[in-house]
Amino acid sequence: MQLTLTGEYAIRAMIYIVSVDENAICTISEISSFNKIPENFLRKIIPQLANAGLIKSQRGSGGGIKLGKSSYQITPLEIIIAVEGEMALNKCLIDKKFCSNERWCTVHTLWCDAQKNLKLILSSKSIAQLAKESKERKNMLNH
Amino acid sequence: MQLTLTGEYAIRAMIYIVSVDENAICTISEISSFNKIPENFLRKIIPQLANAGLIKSQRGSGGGIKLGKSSYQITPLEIIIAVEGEMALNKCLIDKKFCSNERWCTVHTLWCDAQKNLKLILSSKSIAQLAKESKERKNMLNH
DNA sequence: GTAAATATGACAAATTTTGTCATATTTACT
DNA sequence: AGTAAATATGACAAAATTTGTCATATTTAC
Repeated sequence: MQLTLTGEYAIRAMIYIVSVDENAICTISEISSFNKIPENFLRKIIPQLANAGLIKSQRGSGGGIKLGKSSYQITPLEIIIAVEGEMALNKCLIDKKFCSNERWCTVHTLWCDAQKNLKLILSSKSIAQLAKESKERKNMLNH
Repeated sequence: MQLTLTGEYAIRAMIYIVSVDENAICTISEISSFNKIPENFLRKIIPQLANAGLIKSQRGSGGGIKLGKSSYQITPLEIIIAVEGEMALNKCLIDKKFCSNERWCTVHTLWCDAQKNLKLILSSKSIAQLAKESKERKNMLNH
């Protein structure tokens, strides 16, 4: 019951893109070296973020990556779902065939509640907010 | 980000024990066959529940397993932690060395909130309540 | 002493996660 | 047209985790 490295990398990458400059184009090499993400691995993750519309990629010379929509409209939850697929704390939340009882397993509604809440929290802040808070924290430490 | 089969089996086993008879002794074979859990696998899980004090096991002829404390004092969260270890939605919640920034990674507090909430919900009902609700649902279906 | 139960540790299979690499494609520029 | 610079994609491989099996040990009642 844990975020994968894939998800972790995706979030780091997205926050990096926001932090550098909302509208700038950056390259995958740049993102991976700055954030210590294995480049070839990141190259598998980036297209998934693009498919979800979170970033836009541009091939060719001078190409690279930029945000696909406003950083105020992107949440950690979206990023996680984009690279890990729809969240399911318990298998039976995806497909009832995994449920042990006839209509629901005993803890089904509990998992439902838990998941709904988790999604709520993970979408309660935009990456714009998160990047801003992070920058403020760093400034505090330097003083 | 999902409950493992180990956790799923542990919860099923615990609820079975409660459902049958709060004070009865039952055997691992009985639990596994009734709940369709691979017996040898369940035999690895049971001692973990015993170590956590959720059940008490008795070796020897006539031995078996019974609850370690009142079913009203046992929550799904405890069961999960007993067999899967302390919950950590993100690695950096266990050890700061996994945190990407100096003091916190950007999403650290968000993960903290999310985890606190998840634990709250998964410990909001006792397995006594869950077993009771399950029984009621089954009765409804039979009428 | 024997039968019936759990405990434990070594092993193995299956699955998922993490990573690599070669090749293809697109684009700007000269 | 050709070249350099960028992403895209699919096949493969390594590593880690999960899931499962089995043989052996231990405990207990009778």
